[in-house]
Amino acid sequence: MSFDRTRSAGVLASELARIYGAELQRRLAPLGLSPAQFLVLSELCTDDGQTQRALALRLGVEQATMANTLARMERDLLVARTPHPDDRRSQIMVLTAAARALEPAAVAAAVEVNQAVIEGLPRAERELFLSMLGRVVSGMRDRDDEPDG
Amino acid sequence: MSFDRTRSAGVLASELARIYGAELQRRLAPLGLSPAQFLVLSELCTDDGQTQRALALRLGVEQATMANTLARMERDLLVARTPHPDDRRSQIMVLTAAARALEPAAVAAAVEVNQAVIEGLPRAERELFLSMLGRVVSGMRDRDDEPDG
DNA sequence: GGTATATACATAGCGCACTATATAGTATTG
DNA sequence: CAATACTATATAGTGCGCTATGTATATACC
Repeated sequence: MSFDRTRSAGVLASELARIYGAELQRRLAPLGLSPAQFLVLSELCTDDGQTQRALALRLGVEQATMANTLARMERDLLVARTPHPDDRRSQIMVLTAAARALEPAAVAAAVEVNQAVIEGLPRAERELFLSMLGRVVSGMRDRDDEPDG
Repeated sequence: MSFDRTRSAGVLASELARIYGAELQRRLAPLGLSPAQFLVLSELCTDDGQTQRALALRLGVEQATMANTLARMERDLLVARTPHPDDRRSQIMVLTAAARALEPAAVAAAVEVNQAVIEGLPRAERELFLSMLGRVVSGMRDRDDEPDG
């Protein structure tokens, strides 16, 4: 039996993620932001001064991944590392003024791209689709906790 | 206004793609296959002897991406490059016997992981979800052709 | 207080996506 | 037929995900 890519939730999700990422990148590029950087920016905008570990937990990526993303953001002057007051292993990530100024435009771009995704469906189905995506992701996260598969 | 990751189709699709890929990788690893290699294997199993360009078109990735994936597959003795009969620029990718032998187990693994994804939803919604995902992906592909936005 | 364990971060190496560019061969065309 | 344009592949560089591992600091416990 052969594998039907067009009916594979995983393959379709991967393709959607790829197209979404490309389009978002295209829209964020003029601001000097990448998609992963945007998520960090957005998170720090509502909760500035988090540690690397906290950011990784919040955004659901590994610590090493966050370390690299933050290194690129520091390189691009989007974020500054300041020492943690009472833990010398740790650092606090603080947005630069320049970064903070980018947020409104970046959020607008991201909202537009997400809207474009959803517009592939009739209005009446959109909410249901988001709910289904959310449930499917939760289901897979849970499976990961009890690994008997 | 801030960005709500939990209601972003793009972010949710990215997370689903990530979890799906990780789980598939875990299941394919014992066979010595990666997720991208599996798709090439599966495609060549039904249509062996394609060029790099043809494979890239079929699987919807860039030529450079396919070049690298095929280089890894050649390194791992999954595929052999043979000269194209009437175009000396081109090569024909042919599965090794070892690779072909892996297909049934690999397809079984991929089907299981896709089933696991879908099982986050009640049976009655599963078909609708796949259809919606497909439509959303098509919609984004089309947008890409007529780039006015 | 000193060892053992935990935690925070950095780094190396890999997969796989992308763009941009180089190189070789084919096709077209003036 | 020579110059031009197109096509097939390769390579370099980047982003961003992962695992595995090293180093420094903190905490816990005997």
